[in-house]
Amino acid sequence: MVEKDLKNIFRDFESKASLFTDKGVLQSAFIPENVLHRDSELQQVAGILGTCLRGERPSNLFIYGKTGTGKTVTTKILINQLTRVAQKSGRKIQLLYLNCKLKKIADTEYRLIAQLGRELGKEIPITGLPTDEVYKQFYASVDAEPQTLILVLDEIDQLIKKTGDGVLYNLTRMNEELTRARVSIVGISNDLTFTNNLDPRAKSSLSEEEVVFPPYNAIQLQDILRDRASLAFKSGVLGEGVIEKCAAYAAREHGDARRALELLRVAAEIAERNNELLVMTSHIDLAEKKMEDQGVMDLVKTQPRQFQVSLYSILLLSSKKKDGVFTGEVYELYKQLCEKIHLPPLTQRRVSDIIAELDMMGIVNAKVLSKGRYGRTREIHLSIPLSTSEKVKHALSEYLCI
DNA sequence: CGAGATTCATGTGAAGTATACCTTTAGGCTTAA
DNA sequence: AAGCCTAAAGGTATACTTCACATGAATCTCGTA
Repeated sequence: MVEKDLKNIFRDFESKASLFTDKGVLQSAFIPENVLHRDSELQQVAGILGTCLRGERPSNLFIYGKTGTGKTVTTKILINQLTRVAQKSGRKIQLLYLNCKLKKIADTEYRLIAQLGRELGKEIPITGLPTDEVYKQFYASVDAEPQTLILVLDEIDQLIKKTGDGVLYNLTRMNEELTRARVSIVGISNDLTFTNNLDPRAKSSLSEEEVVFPPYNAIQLQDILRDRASLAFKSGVLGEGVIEKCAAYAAREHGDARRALELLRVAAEIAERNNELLVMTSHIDLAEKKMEDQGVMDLVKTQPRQFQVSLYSILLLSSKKKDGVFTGEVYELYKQLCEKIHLPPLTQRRVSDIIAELDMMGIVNAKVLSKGRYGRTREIHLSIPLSTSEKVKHALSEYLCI
């Protein structure tokens, strides 16, 4: 019986008709031929970056826009186009794209430069080298041949917030060191106010040009979804109102197209798994739920144990207390938990920083609050839905063996 | 009653420490002439 | 003598600790009406 089941376990996959023709079209790595509803932004960016075809260094560019407003896609499409045109004229243009938010990859000055160097094919160790040495190596590989390098730094505000603006200053000065190659920097941020507290020199050279990407509205999202869906799905598998509902959900959250596409994909995957031939609006509800949980869960899972224990104590406390928990309480519980699972506890100083980082990640919302005679503390609220936090709590308690 | 001093619980900055990793260098061993 | 390998020395980044000082409104204190 068991053996028979095993034999057939994959048979269903084979025989089951897939709803997709090309799932990749809905994944975030996919770069389409063109972007919809971004004509004016496309023109602006093209005008700025296009100057490298005349052999000039393109101005540094600063792009503002929330996640999923097409910043990355637009730049990537343009770069692809540029490289194609440039090849004909014999110039070399190279694009480096890096998301500065990625933990352990690009969240410090050293790691950012090291990662950039690695993308250019250098072997750079994770630690041990002086930072200027890493810079030197990076410069050397950029300057190895005449080329224009376009450096796209996504979510650059996160990096600067953490490590200061020295990186920007160094990067913007890079051109003075280079003889053959040229570099221009494209900074992407979703915080409009971010450049305000920047070193004036770095600020002026970074934002030589600025382009703002506004969020998509629901109608535009529908167009995008339809466009992609026609490539991704077999015809007729999308039920009535599915596109509209996806768009509406995403529009509610600052018009995030990436999210809308993912929502559609996950919904279809759910339908497929249930052996249904039609994607229905009900699947979207399920998908939204799943994505919400999954996103937070993935984030939490990749954190160090100390973060997880800190978060777990916050979750425990805030399920008992509705109106915010304080650092002191969290730390007390945290210490107990550490003892229970034989983990050497960190100091309160460090836990305080960890709470600040959880805040940055958007899992909690912690604001400093002075309670007069009763001191000063952070008031911590969860910024994830209750159902999700319950699931995270459950998963953590199992994972940490508490 | 109100202005200024006090107080509490923790935020926050700076400096120090442990760890993991890097390059350089000196010493020892092998090898070929 | 030249070449190669190894281990120690000296250096760095990162995560964390230790130390010390900063914060800021509720509460207290004391002078005044």
